[in-house]
Amino acid sequence: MTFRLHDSLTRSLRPLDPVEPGVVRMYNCGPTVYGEPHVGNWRSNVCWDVLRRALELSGLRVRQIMNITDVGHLTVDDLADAAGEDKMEVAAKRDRLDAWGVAAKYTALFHEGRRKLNLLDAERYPHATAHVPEMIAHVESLVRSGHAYATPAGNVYFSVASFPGYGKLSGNTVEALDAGARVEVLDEKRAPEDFALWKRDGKHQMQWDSPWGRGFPGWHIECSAMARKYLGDTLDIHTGGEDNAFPHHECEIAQSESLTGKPFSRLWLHTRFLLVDGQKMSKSKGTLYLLRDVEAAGRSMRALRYFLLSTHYRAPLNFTWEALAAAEETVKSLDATVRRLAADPAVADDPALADLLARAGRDFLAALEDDLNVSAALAVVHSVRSELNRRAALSPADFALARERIAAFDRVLGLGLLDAAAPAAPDADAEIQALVDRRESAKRAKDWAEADRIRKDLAARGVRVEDTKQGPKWFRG
RNA sequence: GGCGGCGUAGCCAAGUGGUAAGGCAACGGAUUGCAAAUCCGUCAUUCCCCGGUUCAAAUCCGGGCGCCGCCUCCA
Repeated sequence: MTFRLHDSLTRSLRPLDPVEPGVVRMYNCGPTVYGEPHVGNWRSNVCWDVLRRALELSGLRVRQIMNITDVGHLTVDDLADAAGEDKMEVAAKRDRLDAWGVAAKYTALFHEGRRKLNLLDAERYPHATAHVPEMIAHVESLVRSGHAYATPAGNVYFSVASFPGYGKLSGNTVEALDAGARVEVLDEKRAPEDFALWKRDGKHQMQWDSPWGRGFPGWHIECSAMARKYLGDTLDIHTGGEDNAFPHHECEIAQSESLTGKPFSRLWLHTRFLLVDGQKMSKSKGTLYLLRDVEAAGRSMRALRYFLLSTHYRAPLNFTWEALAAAEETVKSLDATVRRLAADPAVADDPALADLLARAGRDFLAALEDDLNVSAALAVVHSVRSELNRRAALSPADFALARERIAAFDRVLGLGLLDAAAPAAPDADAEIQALVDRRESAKRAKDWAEADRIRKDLAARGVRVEDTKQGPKWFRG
């Protein structure tokens, strides 16, 4: 079976048909590093991470590039006005960070969050500021071919009229935009819908020399230039949030296809926004949650990851603390199953189980290959969980098969199921083990009060003890 | 005003013409010194509302209501 994905451009389910067989070139529109990423940003990052992992499980090699937008959009004025707005910007001002320092700070925070949520490393994270020469070359070429024009003021605009396909992605054709009539009118532009490729602005902190004088690149051009540099003229998959479709991706298509004459990307994928309590996330309502808010609420990053990946990427996902708590319980129950998996040489092989595991592997992959139907894939995972729970112990061969199956699931889910669930070895912590042993003695003496007191003591140290037929097992968390 | 999407149990969420997956929570039973975990069972005659098409609709069509996104730098 081939991988099918919903393409925003054709608004239909399309088979993934890579330019180079077996290799998927995926470009993810990455973070703008002027603010700390919120759970909504992480939702789309997790979606694309799951996609990348699913493609790999499907046997494809993925060349994933994610840009870091660290140029533009921050003027001296913005920085000066930041007081009372965003705490991080206030901090930036206090620390006397300039635009470069702010970008460095939030880039680091982005990568830190990525590790917390167990997102795989992309092949590269190109920074826009490191690719200005490529952007200038791209713009120069567009000017030469008549797709762009420079104004006396030193700005360069893309001439939308020169690209008939404008609007094919978002539906915002020139006529539709005219009808909406909310386009900013600038006298120096030939047409109101023309967009900036290069801008001159004396107040901008980040500036570079160019054939049009000192200035900075327009927002859209970085993705066109960097995607082309690292992945070639035609991408297999280009992703972004639903808000990126217009103007960002629409403009990228115009710039890139005008230059190369080739389709910019074979598939366009967009994630729906995450809502909070059924409403748009809002800073003023206090619903713009960051990873540390989730941590402060006592929720694990694994639960957050499970929650964020459990809903289809093209459906709105409603964040509630109740739903996150449910995700936490679900992850715990998966851990419990892995923890109680046991091999017993006295148990005979169970051919039915082997069949079931093999079928589950196929069904899991088939669900993901069907436009990343994670919900259906998770249903398969839970059916395996339930089958394993029903069996007390497995033959060594079945035990190995079960672990293998779970490992394969986890290659996509990224929850660290096999690691997180492992009970601590008896000698992992002598002090804890001594307490566990003392509790056992108390239990044998039927001194339940003492046994419970020790359990409470252990709980205070973040250790849980479970009594099982194989004796007490303890673990953290 | 223009363009697009969504509305399934207490909560999260699959299913897009053939008679409602899965998870969480809840409830009853088993097991347990107590827990935890686990097992068995229960939990939507019905898919926002009203019409229509069809042998058959959560799924298609029309109309409402509600929510969400984009319309030049927000994932």
